[in-house]
Amino acid sequence: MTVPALEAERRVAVLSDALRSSGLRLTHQRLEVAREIAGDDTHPDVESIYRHVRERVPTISLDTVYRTVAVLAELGLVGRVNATAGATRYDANLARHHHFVCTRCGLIRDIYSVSLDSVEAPEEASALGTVESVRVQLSGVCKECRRKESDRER
Amino acid sequence: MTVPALEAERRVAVLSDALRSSGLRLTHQRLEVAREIAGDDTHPDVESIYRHVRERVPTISLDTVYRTVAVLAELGLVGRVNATAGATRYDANLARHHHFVCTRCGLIRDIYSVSLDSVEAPEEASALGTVESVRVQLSGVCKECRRKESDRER
DNA sequence: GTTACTGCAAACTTTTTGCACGACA
DNA sequence: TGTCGTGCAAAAAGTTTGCAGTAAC
Repeated sequence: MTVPALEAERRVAVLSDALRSSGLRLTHQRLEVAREIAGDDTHPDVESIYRHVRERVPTISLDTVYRTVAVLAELGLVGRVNATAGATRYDANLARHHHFVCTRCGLIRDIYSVSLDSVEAPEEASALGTVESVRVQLSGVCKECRRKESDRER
Repeated sequence: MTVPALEAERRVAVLSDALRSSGLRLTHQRLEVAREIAGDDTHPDVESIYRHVRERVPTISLDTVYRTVAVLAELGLVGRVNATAGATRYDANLARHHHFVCTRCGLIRDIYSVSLDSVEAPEEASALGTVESVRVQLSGVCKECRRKESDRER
């Protein structure tokens, strides 16, 4: 699945500018990794980015791709699809509910909300397949992490 | 973080009944893993479940915990928090959007929807921390997987 | 010319698998 | 008693890190 060329170029420009203005070097490898992520809307993993970029830059290594996506994610230029990093986490709560996820420490808390429960799948989604569950994920920074951060600033 | 005892017991009963009625054996290990997940609302990973269960069943092995959560997830008795299994996936689309995720093949497609964009964080979430993003995750089975499934049934 | 970045290799973490023994139904 | 599940060990998959050479600024 590919992103329209114009939109992909726009995204690459955003990524390049951001790297430069952060004082980071705009290397051949970083540019090609950025180009790959920007032009692929299947939400690829590192392995897939690596395979595609290698067709254009045969000497690139897998760990450079890992480091590059880490840099881009750090700058907020690309998102990670999963709620949290690390190991898979499990949930025995089968009642309808939603999640608050702290992007710093990985805390997940269940949210019960009548208004969130009433969210319905739009046409666009039903066109892709059968929607079996609708879950709202609220991401942010929990109070504990916020407190630790302001402590550190002093 | 612990689940109220009564609710935890209810969940254990549901899990035990489901195992039995699926013709699976209700072993000591499975019961204790079920008990642990049911009583813990922090959405633990396998390592954490293992550590806690081992206090009660010192001989249990880590791979039994892996196999048990896989069985419970297969039966739909516990949920996996992450959108998809396997490697971390990246997204260069910084515009506000939502996701349709196929639980069979891991397909992720972006969903643009004005009505989903208007979903707001409830009080309950703001009480836990600063909410920075609200994303709706629609899970289900994509058309392709549905088709493959009905082919197989014939 | 510096310094940050890359590629290589090795380590580490998370998860899966094959096999023989033991326990549930 | 037969079969499914467990524990052990080893391997596979995914990710991170130290180091020496290379390229960006």
